[in-house]
Amino acid sequence: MSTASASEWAEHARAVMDQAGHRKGGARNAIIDLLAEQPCALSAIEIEDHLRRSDRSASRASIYRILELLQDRGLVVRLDVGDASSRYELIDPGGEHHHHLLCESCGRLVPFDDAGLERSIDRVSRRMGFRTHGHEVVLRGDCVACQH
Amino acid sequence: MSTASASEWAEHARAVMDQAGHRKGGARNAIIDLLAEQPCALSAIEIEDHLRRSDRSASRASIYRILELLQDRGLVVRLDVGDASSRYELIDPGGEHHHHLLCESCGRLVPFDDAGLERSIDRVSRRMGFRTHGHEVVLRGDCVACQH
DNA sequence: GGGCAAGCGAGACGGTGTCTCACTATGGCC
DNA sequence: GGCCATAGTGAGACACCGTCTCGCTTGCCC
Repeated sequence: MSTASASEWAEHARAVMDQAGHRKGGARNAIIDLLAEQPCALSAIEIEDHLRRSDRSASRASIYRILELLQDRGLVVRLDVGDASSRYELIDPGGEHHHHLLCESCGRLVPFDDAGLERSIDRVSRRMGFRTHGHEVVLRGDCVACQH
Repeated sequence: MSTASASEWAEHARAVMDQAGHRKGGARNAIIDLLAEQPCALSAIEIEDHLRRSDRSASRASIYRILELLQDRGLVVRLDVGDASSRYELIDPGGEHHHHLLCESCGRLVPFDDAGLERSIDRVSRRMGFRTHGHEVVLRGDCVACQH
């Protein structure tokens, strides 16, 4: 996720919210900017901490409320990786999309994408007769850096 | 998951725990029997409720402790589907393994499996240089029954 | 049967996420 | 520019899931 496409996302997100009839909001702007510059998913608590340390903090209620709004508009996905809290990550407006390896050694979340995997998911989804709106793949194991 | 293979799993689970040097335990037996007869994943709280309504209840501490033990022995998987609490499900001793659709209309968890999907996951895992111990796929959408 | 450690229960505790309610700020209207 | 309705926000209480501790019970080996 390059810085260029990230700030692009922030603009896109603000435009979508505007078109949906939402007023401007300081907390929302701060959260959008924060998410835009992240390389990977953040938890709500991490967002709270980051903002508190910056010049524009936001209350916990606002954070969850805003994240839900962004999710409803398809600007953000919520990931449940199993470490107690769920994590939030921006969605590329171009429709690109990735999954994660949760490294059991260092605890990091490593993003990856694969067209073949996406095709397999579409195929099984059709075969089973589901109408799917989204999906999540989480691998558990060791990332490249943690293998010796 | 047929009743036959389910009680087979219960026997298998008890044998594994026995071989690992664990003593018999009332709470553990009750949880194994309960899991054995479930069609799909249960949350820890649901297990607590089920047992309380039966003749053999178990404390919350025991439930989590036992589920962790079963997970360590590869008898159970923990799924994080995003509805706050995580869910636990037995693992087929034959090594078969399935994934889930979380129906956004009725809230049910619908199991499915697909060999092509498994192959795709192995392939991308190798391509990325990960050493994976497990994985999870969750689709979100409408199950067959909820489409009109 | 006796002793010891594994297994277990009860309840306190901590953290994440939800809810309420009052305050603030935005944008349309005059 | 000033006013007003209402969307947006903050503070804090609250509920819930999961963890931890500690003392009691039970299974197992001698």
